[in-house]
Amino acid sequence: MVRRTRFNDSDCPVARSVDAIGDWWSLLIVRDAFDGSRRFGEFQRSLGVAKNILTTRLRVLVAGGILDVVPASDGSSYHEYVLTPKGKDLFPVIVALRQWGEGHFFEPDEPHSEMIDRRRGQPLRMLEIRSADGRLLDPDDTAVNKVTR
Amino acid sequence: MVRRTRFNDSDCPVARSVDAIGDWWSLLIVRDAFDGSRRFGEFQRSLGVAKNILTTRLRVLVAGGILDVVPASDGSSYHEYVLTPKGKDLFPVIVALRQWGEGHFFEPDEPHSEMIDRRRGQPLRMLEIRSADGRLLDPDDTAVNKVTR
DNA sequence: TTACTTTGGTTGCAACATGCTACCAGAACG
DNA sequence: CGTTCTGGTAGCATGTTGCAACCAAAGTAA
Repeated sequence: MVRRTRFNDSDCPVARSVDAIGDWWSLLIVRDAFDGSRRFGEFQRSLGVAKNILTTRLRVLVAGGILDVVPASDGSSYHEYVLTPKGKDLFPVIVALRQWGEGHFFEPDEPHSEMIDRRRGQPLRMLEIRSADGRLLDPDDTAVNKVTR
Repeated sequence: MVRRTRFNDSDCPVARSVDAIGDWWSLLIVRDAFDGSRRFGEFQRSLGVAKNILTTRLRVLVAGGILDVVPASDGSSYHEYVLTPKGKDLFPVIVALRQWGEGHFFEPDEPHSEMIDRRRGQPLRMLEIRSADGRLLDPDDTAVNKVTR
């Protein structure tokens, strides 16, 4: 099971996020959900994960409000796992990980799956970090306000 | 140690990214590095992680080209861990996780650390996913081209 | 309606990773 | 110099993962 958030870190949103999805499989399950997987077996075949592990991960994601269990869309009496709004809000996280991976783990000519804009069939624009008034920022232009207790 | 990438997933950039940083501590170490932590002891106190765990995580991150070991900036003979360019490219991932956490794990009035724009002291703009030609996209506007082998 | 397959699990066990505590060497510090 | 600080190792208990075997309910074809 995923670890509990540590006390001295609980006021950092990154820590709470990592607590919810910070293990190997959870993020890949969410990625697959964005790619259209809905059924237990789809996730299992796509990921190659052991079934007991998948069972517990799906349960954690459902308990965490990231996936929802709904009746199967094909009319059978099985059920399916779909992203909740909270789960869909992970989209920028997945895109960020995808772009980082594309940039650093593949040779320029190496084939890899890629995310495209449906309308034009083009790859997405790189993510940009901007200030409230629209300036492009890099890490050095930012700071973290630590909460004092 | 972090798990090896599975064969049936190795062509997905998300999988390779998760393989590199997809465990509890690695991402929090990177976050701390963005926040200015450089020394072993700083990371340890900030995270509350056992020293042997921190040792192996730092080694994995250095081996993965995300952190670099450099001589200490204070002239002592100790050394420090700093983000490489590859590590700095994780900035959007951290920001995405931070924004997701802020939006879903805190009450509106609950205090938490926040990332601000140094120049104006304002929180950052929310990340936006855009097509190559600049249209705002949501998950349903995108698709993933799977590589066929 | 009966036999077979698919789906979505559960269970038990072995191996591995994690975390705690104690210890330790070299550098800094007074 | 003697003490403290820093950055680790080592050993051991516990927790988590992964594999393989098993299983029941639902679907399917005759």
